Amino acid sequence: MVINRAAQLDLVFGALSDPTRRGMLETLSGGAVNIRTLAAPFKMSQPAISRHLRVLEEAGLVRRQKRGREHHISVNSQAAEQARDWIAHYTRFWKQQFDAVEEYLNKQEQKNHVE
Amino acid sequence: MVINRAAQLDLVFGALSDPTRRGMLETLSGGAVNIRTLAAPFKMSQPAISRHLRVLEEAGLVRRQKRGREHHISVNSQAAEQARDWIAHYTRFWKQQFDAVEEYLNKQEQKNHVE
DNA sequence: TTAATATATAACCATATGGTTATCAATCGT
DNA sequence: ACGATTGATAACCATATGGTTATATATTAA
Repeated sequence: MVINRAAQLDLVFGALSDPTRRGMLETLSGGAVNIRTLAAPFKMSQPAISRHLRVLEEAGLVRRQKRGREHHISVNSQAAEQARDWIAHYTRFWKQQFDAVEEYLNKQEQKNHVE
Repeated sequence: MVINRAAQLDLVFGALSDPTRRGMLETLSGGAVNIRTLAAPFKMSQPAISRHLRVLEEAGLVRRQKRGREHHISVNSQAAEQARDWIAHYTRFWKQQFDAVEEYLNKQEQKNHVE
């Protein structure tokens, strides 16, 4: 492993920020497929698909096995779990903060009504 | 609400793909702060900070209250939860697929040893 | 062996992103 | 009233991103 944890998160979140790539991952929920199957739902050139796939691969979200002339793509859940865990970790604190601010704002609201 | 769920996820994941912005969100775990406090850990110009903040805001990850000349920034946990839930939903399936592929590969490995 | 298929790469283009410096606007403290 | 402080905006630059078409490579099928 060359790149650090933060850089890995950059790649994973970056990969997830595109709807085509999220669509591909959704397709992969059903199991490993070849690339032309992955490409089917999108009206976009084959090279474009190829590059989206590379982004997913570089983020560690999928892996590829060449099987003859076809490439079988499968999902690597670990990279996604890392991203999920980053969010989940902070969500605990954020939710507290969020609720505190909500409460504060509600109080302000009430004050305004009284004034 | 104008933009759809997918576009919202684009923005949220995109916002999370930058280490400066993730750093800001980490700071916000401790509670609402003004912008210069958020900026402090980063050696980067004030306009750069201002724009990172706008990205977080447009993704719905933070909200802003002007309090005199200072802007108080607080986290909005809901946007992040949506992203976490998207990952979590698919992670269930991905993990299954991942484990299935692992098992398959291990079997192949054994076969190769026997041959 | 030759044509078709599956996929990658190269070259290009337009737009987005992330940074800078310079400047503006609003508010606060004296 | 005025200078300092907080923050946004404008203009600019370099690089990244997401798409295209054309072409190359490897494998399979006829």
